[in-house]
Amino acid sequence: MASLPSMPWARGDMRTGVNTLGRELLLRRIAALTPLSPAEVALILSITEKPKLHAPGTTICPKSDGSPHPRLIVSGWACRPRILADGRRQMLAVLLPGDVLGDRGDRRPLALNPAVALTPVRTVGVAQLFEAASLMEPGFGGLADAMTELGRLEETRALDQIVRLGCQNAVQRTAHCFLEFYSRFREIGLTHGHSFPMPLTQETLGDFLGLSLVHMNRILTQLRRDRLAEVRDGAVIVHDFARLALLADLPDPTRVDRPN
Amino acid sequence: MASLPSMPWARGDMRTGVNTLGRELLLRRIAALTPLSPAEVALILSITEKPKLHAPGTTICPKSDGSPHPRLIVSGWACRPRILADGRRQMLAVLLPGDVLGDRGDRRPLALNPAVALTPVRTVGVAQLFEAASLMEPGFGGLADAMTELGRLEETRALDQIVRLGCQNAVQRTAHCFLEFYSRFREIGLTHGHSFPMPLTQETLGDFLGLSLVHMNRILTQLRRDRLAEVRDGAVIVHDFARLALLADLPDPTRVDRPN
DNA sequence: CGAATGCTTGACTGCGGTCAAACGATGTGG
DNA sequence: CCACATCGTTTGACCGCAGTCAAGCATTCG
Repeated sequence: MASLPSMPWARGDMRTGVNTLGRELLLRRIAALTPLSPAEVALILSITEKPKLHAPGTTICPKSDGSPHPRLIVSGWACRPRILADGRRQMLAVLLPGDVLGDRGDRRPLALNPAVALTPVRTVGVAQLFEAASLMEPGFGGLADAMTELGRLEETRALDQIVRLGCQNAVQRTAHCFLEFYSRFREIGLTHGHSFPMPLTQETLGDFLGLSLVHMNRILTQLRRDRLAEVRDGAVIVHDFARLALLADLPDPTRVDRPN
Repeated sequence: MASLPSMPWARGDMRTGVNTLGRELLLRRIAALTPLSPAEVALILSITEKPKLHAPGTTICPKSDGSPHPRLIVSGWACRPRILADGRRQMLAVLLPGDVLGDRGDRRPLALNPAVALTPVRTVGVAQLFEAASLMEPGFGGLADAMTELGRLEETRALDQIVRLGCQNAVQRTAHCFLEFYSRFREIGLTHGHSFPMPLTQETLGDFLGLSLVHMNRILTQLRRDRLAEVRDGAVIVHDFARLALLADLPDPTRVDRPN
């Protein structure tokens, strides 16, 4: 395995997904969802706001009431936590660069849920994009589609989370989670070979996957031992996509009957 | 414990939530969400379509593509299943009378998920309501609000399901599930005292709560032994709401910090 | 009557939680 | 520079919740 010097990206960019050019990240994300008109591209590139920095543990996107305008995560990781009475925590979702937070005017429960920074997080306001999209002006249809599609994607991931937690064991959950993260980072061009950033502690990852810290560690150890994937220097290296996917094996959403 | 003769409702109406007056059920449900104008009430009462009957196991609301117009469940239970490769099943949601299925024009992933009848289910089309709501005509604002609110409620329940599956044990899940069902039936006036319909087999209930048939049975036995709740004659009788709620204890969604 | 369905119980096993200790890396102050 | 604290990871020991296998029972239905 290559050590740090040969993987310079594992230090800066990779560790927290820092990308100072938030506009380009957003452009890549949206363009992957839907074709954009020149006017839309220009609008996205016109965002010059200096990103706001959120410290780990702070709430990015506050309450259900007069919550702030939608914001784009430019760098860093966030989550939507639920805290139980006994202090345990279960995350509904993990938010990565390119994800959009805040009410989109439709007051979806998931979007209204507080988002909390897990690492240092940088965000920029993208209210302009929503305004342009909501005006239904010609030439901005792709943008409108993309904005609503971003919300749908988060909902889709929440549904996957239900299945993961409901009927997958620890190894399957972890495998599926890693593959999900990989493809999400791939969409925004932040993978490097078979690697993607992983700044979360094992305890935090366990809070997402519904596993205790100790068991999370055992699973990661096992995945490494079996040469499926490993966490190293703030990044996950996937050694065997095929076997990992075989393990994860989330069901076809359209399937309705059991195999006799 | 009263036996059957003293609980006649447990036989017909109760068992599957049958209510031949779907309009009134819908009216009650929507009116509980938002105030309605006389015009809206009239529109709802003008639905005279004969309910369509869906046999258990059949798909009510087909695929992501040209799916049918939105339909209201008038009676019976349905679910949104995910089938795993090994034949196991995890439900994303359980759908009860008063719930609306089908795409509402916004292509939400949850609403696009197939819905399958668990008992005999009766539904009526409610496309007219959505048309009236989408026209933004004055006097129909409450209806529009209510229709979108129904979708939000389903999303909220999906989020609760994540927490249930992620970090509650079998007893807690069951307790919380029963309380959820009770309050949902209460909204549509289908509770009777401390009781609500429960036509599901223990295996099916287990598929919702991520529990095996055998363990589901043990939990129900335990709840009955502890005089918290019991399933009897196709209905759940809640003996002790307070203790059940104490057990269930889902977290405050707005809470973000752990206790100290 | 037998077959099918759903509920119940026992025995066993194993996944995953809890407690505890130790280790390495990093950081801080004396 | 070292002592010490902190944080995250790692490992062992133990145990309990929940899954699996299996059998038995009640009810309904053909």
